[in-house]
Amino acid sequence: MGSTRLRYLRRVELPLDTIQLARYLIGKCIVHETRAGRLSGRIVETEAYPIGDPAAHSFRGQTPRNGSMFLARGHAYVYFIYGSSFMLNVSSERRGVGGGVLLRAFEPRDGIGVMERLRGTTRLIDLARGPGRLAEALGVDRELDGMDLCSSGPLRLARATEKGGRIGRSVRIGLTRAADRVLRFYERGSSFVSGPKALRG
DNA sequence: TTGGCGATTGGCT
DNA sequence: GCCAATCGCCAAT
Repeated sequence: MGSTRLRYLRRVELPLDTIQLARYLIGKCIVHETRAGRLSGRIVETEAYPIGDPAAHSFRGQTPRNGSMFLARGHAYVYFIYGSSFMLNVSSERRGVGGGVLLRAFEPRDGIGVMERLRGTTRLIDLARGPGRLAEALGVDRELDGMDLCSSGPLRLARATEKGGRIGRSVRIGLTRAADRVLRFYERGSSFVSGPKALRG
């Protein structure tokens, strides 16, 4: 479990395109090495916020908040929203260009006991089903904003050991702008995916 | 300096 | 399924 040797993803392995990266990350693992041990999960749902997308925080240019979206692909962009939740994204373009992939749900792997404590529930299905829950279960907050996920830091991306299921595609969840764009990816049939039933099959 | 609003969640009906 | 809570950001004042 927590001692498993992981095959971390290198930056050159990440597709240099937001939408391709969003699809590529389905079935990969996100790993956080914490003082309490290794927390990890297999990503089953993502959303792309590509170049020129009016719904992307990077759309109106770089600001103090969204600076991490302009780092080379494979860096963490963490922000706080609705006064309650942190969101974990992976920057997705070349340095100086804004883009990101929101991690919306994962299937818990390592450190489930710690995740249960961080989330305040023992319901496995609810540990990381939804972007705010995912960040909370992983112990991710603003301190990790800007971290390189492709270097020897505490937060990394890794290859999963088993083969994933088929990948579905849908509109993104919770948006008002560009709400018709089909930029959400998920593992079909997974009960760890968030959103209404119609967007999980 | 201010106010409208958001890539959500949890609790209640 | 619906809705309030909550607060940082930023465009406009």
